[in-house]
Amino acid sequence: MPRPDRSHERIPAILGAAARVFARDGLDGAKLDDVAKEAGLSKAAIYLYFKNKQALVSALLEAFFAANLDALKAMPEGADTAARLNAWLDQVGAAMVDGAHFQTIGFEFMALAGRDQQAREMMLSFYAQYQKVIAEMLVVDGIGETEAQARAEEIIAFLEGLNFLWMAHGGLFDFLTRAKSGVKRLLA
Amino acid sequence: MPRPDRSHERIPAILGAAARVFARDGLDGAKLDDVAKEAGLSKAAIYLYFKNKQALVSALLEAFFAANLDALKAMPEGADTAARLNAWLDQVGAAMVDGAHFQTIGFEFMALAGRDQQAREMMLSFYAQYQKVIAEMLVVDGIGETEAQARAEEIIAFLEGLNFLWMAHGGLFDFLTRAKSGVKRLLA
Amino acid sequence: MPRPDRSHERIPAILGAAARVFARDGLDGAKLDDVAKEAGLSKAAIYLYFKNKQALVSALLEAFFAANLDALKAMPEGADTAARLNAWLDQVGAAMVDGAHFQTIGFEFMALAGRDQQAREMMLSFYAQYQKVIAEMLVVDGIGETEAQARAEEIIAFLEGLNFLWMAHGGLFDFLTRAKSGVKRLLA
Amino acid sequence: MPRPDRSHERIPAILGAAARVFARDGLDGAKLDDVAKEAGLSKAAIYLYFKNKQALVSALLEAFFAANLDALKAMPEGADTAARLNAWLDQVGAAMVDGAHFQTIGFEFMALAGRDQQAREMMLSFYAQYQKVIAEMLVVDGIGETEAQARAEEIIAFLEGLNFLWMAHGGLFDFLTRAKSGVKRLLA
DNA sequence: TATGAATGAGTATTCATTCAT
DNA sequence: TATGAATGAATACTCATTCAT
Repeated sequence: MPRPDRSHERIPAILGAAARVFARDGLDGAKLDDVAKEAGLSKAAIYLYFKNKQALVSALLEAFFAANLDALKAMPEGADTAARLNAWLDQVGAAMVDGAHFQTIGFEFMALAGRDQQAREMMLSFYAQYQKVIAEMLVVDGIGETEAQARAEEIIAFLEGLNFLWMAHGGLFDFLTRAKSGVKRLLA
Repeated sequence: MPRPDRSHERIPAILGAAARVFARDGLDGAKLDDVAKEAGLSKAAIYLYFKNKQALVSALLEAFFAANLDALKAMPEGADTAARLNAWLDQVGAAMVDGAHFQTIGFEFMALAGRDQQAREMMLSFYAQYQKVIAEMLVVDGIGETEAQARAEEIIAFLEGLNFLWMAHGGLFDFLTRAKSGVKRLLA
Repeated sequence: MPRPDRSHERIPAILGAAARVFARDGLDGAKLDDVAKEAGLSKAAIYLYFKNKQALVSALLEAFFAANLDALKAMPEGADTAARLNAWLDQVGAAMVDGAHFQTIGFEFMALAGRDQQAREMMLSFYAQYQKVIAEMLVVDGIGETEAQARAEEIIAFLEGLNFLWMAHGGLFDFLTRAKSGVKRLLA
Repeated sequence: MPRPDRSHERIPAILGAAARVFARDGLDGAKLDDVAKEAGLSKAAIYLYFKNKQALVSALLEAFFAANLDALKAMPEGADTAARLNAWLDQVGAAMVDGAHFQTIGFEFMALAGRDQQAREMMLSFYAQYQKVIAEMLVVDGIGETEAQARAEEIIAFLEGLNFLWMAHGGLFDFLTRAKSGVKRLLA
């Protein structure tokens, strides 16, 4: 019985399993035993790759925010902000429908940010990058720097809040339509 | 010799204590021992007023959302939606600055909604009421029913998201200014 | 079903149970679960009276050394050192035969002293007191201060070592005879 | 193509590493991982030379006691007991000062003897040999067999106890002077 | 109504030991 | 001979909940 797995395959596997379990049971409620089972490993094996539960949460938070940010950064230039954000939303929205339950973990992180300094700082640095990317788009569109920052922040706030409502509604309304509509207004 | 019923004093005291402790330590992290200490009671005494920890959380969630909703409903009629929302925001914003840490508990509830059916339904009924109240204002302003619903939802989403960003930033930006600015755009 | 026990009865009960279990399984090998069972309590109850396992060990070490030292201090004055030490040994030796297994815990403490600073200091302060008491007896007998200190230390060393050999031999030789004989020579 | 047998190099290396780690962390507290690291090997490699942790401990115990006993046996004949023991103590004492922390492991073994039948027997056979060697010296000096046995045992007890006190005091008093002084009295 | 004392059930973390290579 | 990866079994410590008073 050969051992096909390599170390660099374990970490994503564990993160994926952790995302599912954390989303279902909450950051505190989730048991490492369940994460291990979901990953097809023993609990002890997780400790080979992550110092402790907190480290696993941090790594997941990092991966979670990086994903959407990377997608945003990857949007091709050349169109105006509205068009570019719409294209991004199409992509993000499609992922949401597929991994709807996946979104709920974002709210675990928001709650965590409320009580954990380190998590808060990690998240803020991501939001700062979102804001920067969007503001730069707006500046290209001819909007002043200060105004661009403000609008970018409003857009982010709106999308975060909408994300929550969508999750709370169990995905029952059309996230994309509402998101694009709101963004359009906030850009007007 | 019946003793005086102190429920009407004890329950708010416990809820207040719970809000502080839950905000600081999280819904899961908070210990009933700490809540009791904060309330100046013994841990066992809490069980005289609440069936268990979950019941305490539910009661707190209820009280938390009812507060802002009541304030919104209490806004005097006669002005247009923008003016009425601004007045409401003035009130809500003032409360936020006083009890900033208090807001963080809202995110605990959002996370809870992600994994707990009952909590989710409770929150949704509140959001539905918010939406209803705001949509009605918009209808009075002459906006069509469907459009009013959509705009109301966008406003709520925006304010929730902004609330989070504000909390994450440690209250470092001007919530009121940004909130009013965004709402204005979403109403345009 | 009334609750007859008072807090001040629990601590000695736990210490007694701990002594038995620690003696049998070693300081590290002993499980708090077993200590609890031996004391007729739940494991959690132990934590009501002792902060953690280490605190329990410390309390036991303290009690262990204090017992023999108190007996030594309580020896009536008026006789010469040899007579007084003999009287003390009679008492200590009787206790050893009764609670032979009890002595083994002393060696757990000696080993602990080898790796734990705090335990080492605690034990040293006891040995210093033993030495002081014995040296004072010798000074009364007319021996010079410095010489008295040296002899006292030798006597303590001898008794500790003999105690170990006796324990290792499973109590098969006559501790008292050998102890008195050695002490007599060291006093000559 | 057989590879060279490195057992004769590896085993002492592992025992040396184990002695250092066990002395520092205790028999139970020591991790095989640390022993391996100290020996510059992988943890699994230790299992090539020792069946399990217990076997490693036993081998170490054996080596530990054999060392001093061999030194005692190697003492040249021709002088009286006091002179021969003094010469031996000079040698042992010098080794103690060099590897002071090394002694602490002896107390780990003493504690182990209190709870482990096999370890107890192993140690007793060593003490029996010590006693035999010393008693034989005394018989040569003209002391009766029974008396020689008793004196030998007292000397061993004294030296063991002094060893402990010296270790507990952090090597702060002059072991050699005190040891010789005590032995002299016990031989008188 | 109030509480100090008690506990059952639970969980993160550790580590000796194994094994495929 | 050597090891990196994996795990089963163990255990200290926690806490919501109960109950006799």
